[in-house]
Amino acid sequence: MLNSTAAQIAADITALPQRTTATVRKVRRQHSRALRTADAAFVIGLARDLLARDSREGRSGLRWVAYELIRNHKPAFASLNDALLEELGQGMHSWDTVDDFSRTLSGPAWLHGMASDALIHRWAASKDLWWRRAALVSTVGLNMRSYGGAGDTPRTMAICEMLAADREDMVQKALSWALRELVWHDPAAVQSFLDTHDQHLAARVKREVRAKLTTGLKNPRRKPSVPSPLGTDKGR
DNA sequence: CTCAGTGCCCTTTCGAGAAT
DNA sequence: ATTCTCGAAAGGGCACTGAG
Repeated sequence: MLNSTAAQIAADITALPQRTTATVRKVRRQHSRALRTADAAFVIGLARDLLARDSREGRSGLRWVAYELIRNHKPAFASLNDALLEELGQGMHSWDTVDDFSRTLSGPAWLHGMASDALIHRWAASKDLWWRRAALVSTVGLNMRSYGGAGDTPRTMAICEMLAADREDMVQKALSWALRELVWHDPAAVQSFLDTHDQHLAARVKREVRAKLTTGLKNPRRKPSVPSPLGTDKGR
């Protein structure tokens, strides 16, 4: 039963005339609807099946769909815990697989109390850069309004502190993201972090976070699109 | 030559409002 | 209550600059 559901989802996606975020998500929505009455264990099992297929066939689309199916099934999402989250994240190998996992599952799970602080801290200390990035992106879930995040300075800062001096580009970008998301709730704490870690932070992090603090944007436009009296902009 | 730092590009997502 | 719409802003990538 499980296998056939996973096979059906994979087939539906393969059959799409063109595979885009929108078209794949539409397929996912249809299956979420059909799974409304399924129990948590079934949906988790289905996700496992999809993840196995994904790594076997190298199709990251299925990984993403697996995560979204759990996120959009209340009992399945509520059944998440440390061990399950870590299992579901196995095999993350790129920025997008990490972001799918962290923004869809681990961040929201942390926010709602199904993931422990210890778990996220363990990820932040991992030798694997993708798990370190997952720890940072998970804090985005604590602070993003659309996820119900009300702002969590202590838990966000704890992870940022651990990775302030990380040299991996993918980790630095995520650190920048985590800090900028907290700016909405606690700009003073973010500014203080920049001051404290000025010597160790990557230039990119400093620049983007400083820009966010002062202009509200990560990459402020060179000129606030003033109608350009003399055609000076438009450079490459 | 190498590499940190920067500016800007392309695609997707956010977020608020309108429409159903 | 959803779903749709659309401008703004997010994501990472990459070419370019210049210091060493």
